[in-house]
Amino acid sequence: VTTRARRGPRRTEALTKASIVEAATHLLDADGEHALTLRALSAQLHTGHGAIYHHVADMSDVLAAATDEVVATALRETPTAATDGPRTVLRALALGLFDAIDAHPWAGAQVSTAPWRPVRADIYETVGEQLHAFGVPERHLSDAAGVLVNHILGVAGQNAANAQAIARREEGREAFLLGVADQWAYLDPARYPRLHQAANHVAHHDDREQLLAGVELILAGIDAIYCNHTEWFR
Amino acid sequence: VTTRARRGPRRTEALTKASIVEAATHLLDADGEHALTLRALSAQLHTGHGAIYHHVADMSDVLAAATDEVVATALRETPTAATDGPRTVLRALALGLFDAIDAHPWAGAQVSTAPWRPVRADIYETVGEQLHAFGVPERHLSDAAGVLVNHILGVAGQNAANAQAIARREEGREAFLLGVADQWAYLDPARYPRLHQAANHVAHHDDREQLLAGVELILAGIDAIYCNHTEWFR
DNA sequence: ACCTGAACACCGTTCAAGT
DNA sequence: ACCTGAACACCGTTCAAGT
Repeated sequence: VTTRARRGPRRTEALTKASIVEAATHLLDADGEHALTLRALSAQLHTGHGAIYHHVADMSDVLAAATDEVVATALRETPTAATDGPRTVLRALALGLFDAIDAHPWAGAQVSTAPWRPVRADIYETVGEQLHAFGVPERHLSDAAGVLVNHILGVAGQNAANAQAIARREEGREAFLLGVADQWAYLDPARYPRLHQAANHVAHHDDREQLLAGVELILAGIDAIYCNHTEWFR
Repeated sequence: VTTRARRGPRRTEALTKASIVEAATHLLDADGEHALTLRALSAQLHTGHGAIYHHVADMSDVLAAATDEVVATALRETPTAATDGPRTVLRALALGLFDAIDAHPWAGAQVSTAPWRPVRADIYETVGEQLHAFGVPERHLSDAAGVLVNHILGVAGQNAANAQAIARREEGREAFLLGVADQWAYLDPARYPRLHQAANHVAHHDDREQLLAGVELILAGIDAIYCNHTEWFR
């Protein structure tokens, strides 16, 4: 049909899973999780609907693969110089994962929702290696690593979910931008005495500070019950 | 039309948000998150599609309200006798939330994905109250509570997601039922030396044990850096 | 082997019309 | 005020037909 419009040049490279995941990541970054549809994807790739099914199992496969790449890239790019101590590396790792999920908020919900994905093993291996260097005995490695990984992904996912919620809703935007402390201050003091009081002390809430404070807390706990090599005992 | 089939008696009670949420919970429990559709919901309630919109904003509102109720019920039913110490109450609270999400796996992903929901304030208030009793100064309450809540919801969500994945896929079911330790054992030892080694020590993985071990670890960390009232210093 | 696009079986949401 | 159900604009997935 002569009226058929083709935007941009005809795709020359063959369709691959990598190119599909790349296009999906662009859609997700630009307009969020709801923007990743088969039709938007095939339009962006200048191909038919069914062609994509030659390279991926289904749409959830595409989303999972895109998430894997975000996490794997963050792990790869985190500096893990042997000269740094495990505490320094773990802090860098936490910030690296946080920033990656901050940049790709859709990956936050995904990585929490699919704990059986192989990329989780990469996270655990990296964290486990550092905790081994930190002095955690092998029989406690999985418990210690689990707490640390859940904390990092939890704070990162929370930050990402809040960012997405702010971007989504027009009304109520002000309430969101108030910050956690101010929101707590508006809670009924009779029902939420603790949060109401805590709001006084949290002048401004920073998710990255919360992330690092939690890492310190967890390392202190690991040290106390699994290592016992604090300065008092040296 | 005379051929119109009505299963069961005609609904006598008026449609309310509570009855909608109750029906939604039944659908979700019976067949998972994908089973909650507007059509299934209106069929179960013997009403038309549009009627539901008189009582809820949209379908995500229904899912969120159902999740709120699961969490709120778990909080309400957790025994918080003043005679028990905060450590005991926090363990009970962790197990209560874990069991609630275990019974309603669809709520696991939901509660992690929507951190701005008011029911989160109830969790934080309850945990914060116990941590105050534990001796955490107010300026550190939000950091300490955040780590604990992320841990509980993280382990609970992980357990629920695995259970859902097992229920979903027919093939590969064996691999899932192997347990975490055995799965780790199959990983390439060259790429995952730490996980491979750790698998030897985790004969059988129990998510509830992991949950409680993490609570102990976190309380030890809180004690070490925020309270400093361990037995060595009394 | 790889791709096309019509067809199928869904889905949430809206709204004029009823009671 | 509350409810109905047809209509609308989507969606993922399949598959006979093409190259």
